[in-house]
Amino acid sequence: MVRRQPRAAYHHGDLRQACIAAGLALLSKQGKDAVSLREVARKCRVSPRAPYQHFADKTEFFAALAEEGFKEFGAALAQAKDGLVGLARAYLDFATRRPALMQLMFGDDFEERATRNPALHQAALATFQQLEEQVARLHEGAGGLPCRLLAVNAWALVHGLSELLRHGQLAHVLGDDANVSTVLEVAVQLFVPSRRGPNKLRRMNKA
Amino acid sequence: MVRRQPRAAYHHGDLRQACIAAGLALLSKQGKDAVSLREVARKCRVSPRAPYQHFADKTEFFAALAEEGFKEFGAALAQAKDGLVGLARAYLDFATRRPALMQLMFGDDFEERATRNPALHQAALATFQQLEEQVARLHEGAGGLPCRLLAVNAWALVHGLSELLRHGQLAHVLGDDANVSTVLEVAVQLFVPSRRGPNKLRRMNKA
DNA sequence: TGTACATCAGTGAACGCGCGTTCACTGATGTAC
DNA sequence: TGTACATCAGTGAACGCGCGTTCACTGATGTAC
Repeated sequence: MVRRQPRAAYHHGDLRQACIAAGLALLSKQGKDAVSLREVARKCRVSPRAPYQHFADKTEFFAALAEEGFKEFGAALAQAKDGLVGLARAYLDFATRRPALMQLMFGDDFEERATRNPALHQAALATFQQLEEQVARLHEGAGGLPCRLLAVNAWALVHGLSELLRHGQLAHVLGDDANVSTVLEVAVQLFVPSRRGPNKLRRMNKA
Repeated sequence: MVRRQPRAAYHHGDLRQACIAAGLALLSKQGKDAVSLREVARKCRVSPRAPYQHFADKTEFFAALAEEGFKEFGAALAQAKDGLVGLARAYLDFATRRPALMQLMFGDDFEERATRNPALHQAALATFQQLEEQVARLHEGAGGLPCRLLAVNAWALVHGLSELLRHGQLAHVLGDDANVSTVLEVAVQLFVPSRRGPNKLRRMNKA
């Protein structure tokens, strides 16, 4: 007889998900280098061999973590409101809350993983498209600079900001008054098609 | 009698520099994880114990690599011409040529290292100040947005660009026609205080 | 100038560690008849 | 309904590896007198 549903796991419950959860937790608490299949197995109270039932090797496990990361990231961005600022804020927020995960997602092996895993490819594109959409909205009927190029710049800006923030370089340069909100306000101004009209920040600057 | 000059090394010549050179080479060719003190010793044709004569431990060695990296980075930026575009180009160029070094310099342990090593602290500040200067020049007498905040944004933009470039995400999103020069031209436009006058890119866009 | 001594950059074997991965296996679950 | 069999998620010991680091040492260089 054909199985009606994905078979319930026999012993553990769902070791695959448990491994991923344990991996994400390790990543958050102790960083990428602390994530080993052995440690993951330990956290799941399972023998060192067990995870290999679900992941061919460590690379495949890391790919699974990255994929899960992109899912959560996508969800976080999708919930963002208030247009470009909101999106940027959500991006920075995620990067601040899950630095090591961000490193894994956008880090060294992205290219290799993305070419092998269509889900990752898609996730990265989706992230970008959300940004492009918001940038396009700002430029509705304004006929300014090419939208796609602007979106790339917006992405680079918010991504760079999150990296500099994550490693403490921003704080280093701005001193104690590093105020991300203010930086972001300026950033968004850059992408407004015309900066002619009066606005809060110019007034701030004159004062 | 007091020594007149730093004593010439006895056996090797200058093992400390040799280690640093070997470390940088390993970093370039095989990435951060391939850099071990043992491998460095091997490359220098020296026993595994030898590097410990010059570096207390691996952390100290990595700090030395990062410091050397910032020296070269600073020199590369200092040679840049053509204002903001040139500076950005030099930044991206360095990041493209020395990706793993960049990762070490701006990566995970920057904060810890910078608080312990004033040279690193200084180097990071100097990088930023060059950017701030160029941004200020663009805004000479224009009284636009606050200069320091603009410079932070410029830094984030170029840094983010270099990261996305380095990991292949830009190519991923832009497809084969990923043209960094074009992206940079747009980027610089963003920082020009008034975008009213006609310029090449707007014409490009209309065509 | 010669000799005893101090310094110090190096040697090479060894330690203990955690890792990725594999081997041969067990025991619970599901299936065919 | 019962029984023989197949499947498959797990066990736990073991393999070989490269690593950071330490130990006790050697031999070249420089210094004091």
